[in-house]
Amino acid sequence: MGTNTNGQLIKSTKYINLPVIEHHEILYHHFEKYIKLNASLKHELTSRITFKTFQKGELVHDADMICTKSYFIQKGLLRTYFLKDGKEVTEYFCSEGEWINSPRSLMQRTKDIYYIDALENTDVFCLHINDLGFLFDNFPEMERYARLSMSSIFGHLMERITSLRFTSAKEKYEHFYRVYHDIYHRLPLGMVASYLGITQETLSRIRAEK
Amino acid sequence: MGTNTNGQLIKSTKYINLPVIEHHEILYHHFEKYIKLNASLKHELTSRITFKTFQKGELVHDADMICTKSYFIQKGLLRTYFLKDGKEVTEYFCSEGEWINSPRSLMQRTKDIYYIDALENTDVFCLHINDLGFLFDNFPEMERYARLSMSSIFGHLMERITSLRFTSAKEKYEHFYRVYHDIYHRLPLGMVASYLGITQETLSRIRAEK
DNA sequence: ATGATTTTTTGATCTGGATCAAAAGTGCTG
DNA sequence: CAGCACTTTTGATCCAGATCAAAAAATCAT
Repeated sequence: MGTNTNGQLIKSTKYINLPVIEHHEILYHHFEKYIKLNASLKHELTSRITFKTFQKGELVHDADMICTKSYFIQKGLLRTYFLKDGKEVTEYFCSEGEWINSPRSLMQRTKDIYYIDALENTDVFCLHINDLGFLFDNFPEMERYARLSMSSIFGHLMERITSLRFTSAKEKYEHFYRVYHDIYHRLPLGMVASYLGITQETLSRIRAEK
Repeated sequence: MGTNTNGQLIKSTKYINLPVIEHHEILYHHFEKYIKLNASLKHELTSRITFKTFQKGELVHDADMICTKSYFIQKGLLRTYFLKDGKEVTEYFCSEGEWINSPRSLMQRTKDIYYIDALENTDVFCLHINDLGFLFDNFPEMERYARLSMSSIFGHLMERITSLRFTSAKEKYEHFYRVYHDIYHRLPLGMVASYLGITQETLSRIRAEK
């Protein structure tokens, strides 16, 4: 995305139906679930955010690198996974309107075990850790945003822990199907199985008896 | 703790060797792992915090109530649990230098499923949700503190999720023993078992083969 | 399309840990 | 210090789900 020498918007095929002003709305809307965005913060946010598109199958973040960017999904589906005995284990899925990154790697500026890849062609907003730091340092409401959005994720993690400890494979599947109903049909079975901590054979059999 | 009819502090044996000024140090120290505490924040914090002692076995928070306080443990051991099929399932343990509360109940001012009880006689600092709100509203560094301390807990939750999905009962036990080495010997076996999502019979057998 | 990969399903077997039951410790309380 | 309640251990059995193997179906590249 960019402007030509006359300052006019260049219409690339990707964005032809999404002029910039509307483009950012999904991001603003996300923040406004937690805080008010004043003009100044909006401006800093907008000017520091870049766009990127990943092709299906493309690696978004490599565990061999320190993660320096957080990605907000505008459209598409990304996944965090790690390797165990040479096999991919899905940690979580992220779709429209959610941030994804390798949390510890991003915040501590160290390497971590997580890879991120694209399960679909995906358009994201990128925010570099340095810019994120700038926003935290200069906009206290960004700190609040982070606190509030994190606590809502907390609830999900605690539910997941309970689910892993005390439910049968079938209940795990049913819970997943209910909670992630909108993205379920976009996910390969094997990835769902490893997310749930069961084998894909078991998941296939559970699904068959319906 | 309380005052007599002359308004003087009654010295209970509990606090005789811990003058108030030193008393707060553990709390300050905790905050200073994440932020700098200026005099003003220190003052507001100190003046809003109250003390409380729970006897072993006492209920600290009842799931039938909305949780209005967050407890910082100065000495002792508390536990969060919930009921499943009439039996207590341990969610987590908290010891010296940690905050405990019923997160969703506290933040959303709704009821939640979690109880908190005392596994030992425990001294805590209490902070009421209204005071916490005041601190968040008036000290941006408190928002930062919350963001940073939460992200460190995040890491633990993610590790726990991985551990629940892919490790044998024996590995779960060994991991727990390693990570919670300092409190392990203070915990009844049955509670550890339910924390790990295994039966106490299995945990007992694992422990026996050492 | 068409052959090659990858993903999913189906089948047969095996096992870690649950469940049920009871004995042995441990520790309060009067 | 005896009696009662709670916790931990030990034993026997059972089953949900893992593992191993291979066929069937879906997806992809040429």
